[in-house]
Amino acid sequence: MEAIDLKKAGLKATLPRIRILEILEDSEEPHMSAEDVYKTLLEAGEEVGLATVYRVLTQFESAGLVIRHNFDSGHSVFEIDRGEHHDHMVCMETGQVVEFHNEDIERLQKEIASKHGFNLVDHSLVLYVKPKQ
Amino acid sequence: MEAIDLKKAGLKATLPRIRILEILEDSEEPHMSAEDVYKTLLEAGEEVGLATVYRVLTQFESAGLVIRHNFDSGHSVFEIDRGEHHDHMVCMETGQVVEFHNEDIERLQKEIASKHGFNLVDHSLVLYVKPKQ
DNA sequence: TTCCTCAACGACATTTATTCTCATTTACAT
DNA sequence: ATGTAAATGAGAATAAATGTCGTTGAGGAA
Repeated sequence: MEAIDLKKAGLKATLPRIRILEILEDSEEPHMSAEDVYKTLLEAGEEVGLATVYRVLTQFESAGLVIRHNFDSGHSVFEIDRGEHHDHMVCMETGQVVEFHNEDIERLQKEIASKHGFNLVDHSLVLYVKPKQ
Repeated sequence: MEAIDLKKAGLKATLPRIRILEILEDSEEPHMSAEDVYKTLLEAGEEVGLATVYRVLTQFESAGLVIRHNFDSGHSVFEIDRGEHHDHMVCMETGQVVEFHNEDIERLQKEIASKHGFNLVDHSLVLYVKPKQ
């Protein structure tokens, strides 16, 4: 139930927030831009302002409900955080996005940060690929 | 000599291009935004338009002279391509940027792409870190 | 060297993504 | 039910980047 998630996250359960969370949860495409969410709201006949969509998505990010990705498309996309960390592989020909997880890479990253006197807080790894042959 | 590099890269050796290349080569900070380059030009008393800076940087990217990075600052930064590939570690407290290279990670990336039926063309890896303690 | 031509340029308008402002509305604790 | 602070909607404002267009200049031809 969405309301519970919002309360738990320390956010008032307002209508825009509930709807936006539903949209992100139900979306086929796991990565949605603010515009995508806004259009989906309009199509559903909801009266929500674009500024609110941006505000809510940023709040969701702060609350750890969604993850913001800055691929190199010039705008941010958001993805529900289901707790399973993964990285992304983007096909440069089809646009297809594949999610993957590799424990060795994760470990190496921590080691490298540590070797330089830092603790790893977060990371962003995107592979740009093309189909074989 | 800059003119030679530009000619080799198939670009006319115009004054704005020569100056911008010099600025990128001489910069303390290896990552400069278009605005940074523009300001540096102004300070040096050069009459170059901002649009030209953007155009030239994009051309340099196409010609393989510079690499464009989209960290999550909301704008692109550019770095001279000296041929030595490396990834980046950004300190979330000081903004310090450390470059690193790890052959194991490079190899694992290729393996992962291959496992999914792709060839790795490029990748972007940024570690977000904080000082230990 | 001088001339010609097309690519490159400068100025500025425009677009795109996002944030800000502020008057109004709403969630929800009392 | 009601008060209050937080959230919202509308639209203005900002920032990054690109487009337009008349002018300039690099560099090959004469």
